Amino acid sequence: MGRAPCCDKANVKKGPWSPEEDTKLKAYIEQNGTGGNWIALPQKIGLKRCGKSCRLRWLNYLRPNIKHGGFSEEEDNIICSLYISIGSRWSIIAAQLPGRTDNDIKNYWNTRLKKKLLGKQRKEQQARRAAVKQEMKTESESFAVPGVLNLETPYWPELPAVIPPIYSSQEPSIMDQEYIRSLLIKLGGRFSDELEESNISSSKYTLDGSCSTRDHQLYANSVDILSSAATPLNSIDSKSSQLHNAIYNSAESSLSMFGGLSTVELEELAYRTPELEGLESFYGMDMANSSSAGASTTTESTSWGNTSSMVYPQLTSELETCFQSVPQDSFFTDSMYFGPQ
DNA sequence: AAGCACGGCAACCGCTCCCGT
DNA sequence: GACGGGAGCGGTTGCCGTGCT
Repeated sequence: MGRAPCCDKANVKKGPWSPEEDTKLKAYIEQNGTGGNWIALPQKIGLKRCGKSCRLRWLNYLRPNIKHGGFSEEEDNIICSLYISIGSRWSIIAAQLPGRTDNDIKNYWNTRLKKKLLGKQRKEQQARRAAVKQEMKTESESFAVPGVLNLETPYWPELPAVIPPIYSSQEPSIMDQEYIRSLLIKLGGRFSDELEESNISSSKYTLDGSCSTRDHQLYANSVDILSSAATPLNSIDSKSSQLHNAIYNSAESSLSMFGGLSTVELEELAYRTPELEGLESFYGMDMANSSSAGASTTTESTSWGNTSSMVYPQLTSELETCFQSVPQDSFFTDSMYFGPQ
């Protein structure tokens, strides 16, 4: 049985809003507020609109202090950083950019930033392929083994034992542990003093009971879990290794953070090495280089930055499942690595 | 000048989550 | 605990403006 529609579709106007409708809605909300009931609002003010449509119009257009267009370089960086870290959680990203709406950011990402990112990757990929081809040509002249490597065939790079970070600890990043921490606090989370006092982990936090949104809880979980995932392999016990397995098994699905890309774009991604080439354009060459180094062996993982930079909600949910099966305290030991070196 | 293709953006749709009963 | 309704979110669609042929 399907659920009842939120409004009478037949008697509801769709499409662009007229200035009169805007004026009515704006005047009413400024005077009376939304009343906590968007569904009833259009009837109160005599608008033939769906309540959801009114809400959207208000939030994305009529609300005071809304900025449209003209995204700055800094805003670009924030959007990219957060997207790479948390995926398409536009409302969360928008919360970090005053005056910006989730819809605006979503549109901006889809129309500009995604292409900007891919364009850079494309250029670098071509340069790399040319270099590799040249190298192979040189080598084949002295030692030719037919059929060993076909440069025309895309390959999926072998996944590392654990996922490398894309951030360097050398300069502050929006996704530094401290940043996430402050972000969560700002969003309503609270770091647990008791846990800090009990020396379980300096980075372990909980959200207080009044925090009710799913995102707060999700980030509470994901930061916990992924902070744990940054633990050096040589310092974790067998239970914790389940977590690393979960990360490994989810690495492929984490590529879905590029969901919405065309087949061609995905094919290009297939050529990419795990360190997310091209991102140096946002984070600087040093960061990209350091992540490559981190990917070289698992035992070198102690130098990694923040693994949460590779998170995607799908991954998070799988990690949560894993997390539930393991006593939490086992993840929060003094030997853990959290954040900058 | 007309037709076409493409990009940007506002708005809609459908789903999930939260909360009250 | 189950259920239903509303809010919020992310993905998608479709219109409109602009640039190219």
